[in-house]
Amino acid sequence: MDWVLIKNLKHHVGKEVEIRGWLYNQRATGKIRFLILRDGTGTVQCVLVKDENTDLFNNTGDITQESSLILTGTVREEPRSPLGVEITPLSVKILAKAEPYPITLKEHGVDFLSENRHLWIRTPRQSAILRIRSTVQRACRDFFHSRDFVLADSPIITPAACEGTSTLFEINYHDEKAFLSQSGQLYNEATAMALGRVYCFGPTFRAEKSKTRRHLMEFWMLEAEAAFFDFEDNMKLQEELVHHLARTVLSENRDDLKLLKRDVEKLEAVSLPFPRLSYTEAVKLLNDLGHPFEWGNDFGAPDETAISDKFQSPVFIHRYPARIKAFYMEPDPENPDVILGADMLAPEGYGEIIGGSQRISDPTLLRQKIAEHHLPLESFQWYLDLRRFGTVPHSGFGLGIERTVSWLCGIEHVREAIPFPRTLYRMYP
RNA sequence: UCCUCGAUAGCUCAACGGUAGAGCAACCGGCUGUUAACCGGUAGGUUGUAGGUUCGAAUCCUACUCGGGGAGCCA
Repeated sequence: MDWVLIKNLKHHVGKEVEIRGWLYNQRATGKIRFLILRDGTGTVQCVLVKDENTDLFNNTGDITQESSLILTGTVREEPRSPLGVEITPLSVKILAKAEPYPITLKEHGVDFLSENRHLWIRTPRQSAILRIRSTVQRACRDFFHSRDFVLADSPIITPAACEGTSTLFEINYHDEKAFLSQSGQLYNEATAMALGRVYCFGPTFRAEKSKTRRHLMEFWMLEAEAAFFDFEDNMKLQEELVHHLARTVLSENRDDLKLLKRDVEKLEAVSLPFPRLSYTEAVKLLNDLGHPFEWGNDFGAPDETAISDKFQSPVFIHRYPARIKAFYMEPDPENPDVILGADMLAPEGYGEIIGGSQRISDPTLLRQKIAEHHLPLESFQWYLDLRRFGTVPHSGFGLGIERTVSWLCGIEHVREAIPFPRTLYRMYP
């Protein structure tokens, strides 16, 4: 007998199959018992009628929620089922009866669910989000491989801050100070000079005491860097990537989006090219919207939401004032007060999902910018070497995975977009 | 770091200065199509911690602990 995943049951109508999983819930009416099983790919209802199989009916009444079991049965078409099929069981083997399960099908609070994250992820909603995250991560890799980018991982333990100002997690590296990486970008620039087009994909760490629905202490970032890409090439690459992610999730995770009650029309409305607004135009837009904002300041979350609300697709804000952005960003030759960089804001108030720029390729200018930002020159010797040995124009960006997944799923908080979130005041479990 | 809200049964909440209660979960019973099933019953409490006010505190005050939302900063 074939072991079949629940998501594939509809291809086995009329056949006897084996399902391995856990009891999600059961309901009984005296002479009919409904066992709802889950196996990680979905849930299916198994219907036991007392008069048809009395022994099995009597032996399944005390199976508790989340008990593990192997069930065999016949797949039957059933229009009343959301899945389209139901199972008429032939046998049930209980592997382990679960103790009373803390997470019931009723409502729970955030604190309780977070404390039980290891069990919370078993619920259909959380499983759907994690499946979509998996699709997003795979689609990122597929996208870059189809465009001749090489995966080149950046280190997680680093000797100094990449960008200077952020608060980093400090670790003891054999009695030497070291830090958890807050960005793989500088290393990406090195591998891009070796391999041409590269990306890295891993966790990054920020020790800032941020406590909002958009922040995690540990989050995953996809960072790409390409030699000979200018600022425009860079934005085109970014919008095609994000468009590809939305399309892929729409085609591969329809059921999950439905389970999450995501308004898929909003994702279907995402189209190329994405709108582009200069920082100066964005400032004007905010003021026109009755949202006073002074040129030279950085946008806060409410500002970003006000801007992104005007568009159906993610929107680029480019040419920010140089002094509110990182030291390595290339000044605009037409106006050195602004840089050739852009942030991408997701629709519906999900905020910044990408930050990118063309990088300074001139060694003298880079040295000057490092000094202006009061960064220790000695830490950047290897980085300056990249400009000494055959420097070329190059550009890159970083995409925050949890914010992207949150947007695609339409969920409230990034903590649900990663299996085990690390938030300001919680790292258990 | 700052602002703000919260902590009562395993869970979600009520009681707002006068005998701590409900729904769900657990346990017992009933019900032939349930979708967080439903109906009846049983059991379940040092009201986050410490102190104070009061004849009397879950309730008012102070401090602390833990957590939620947000700002700043960022992805």
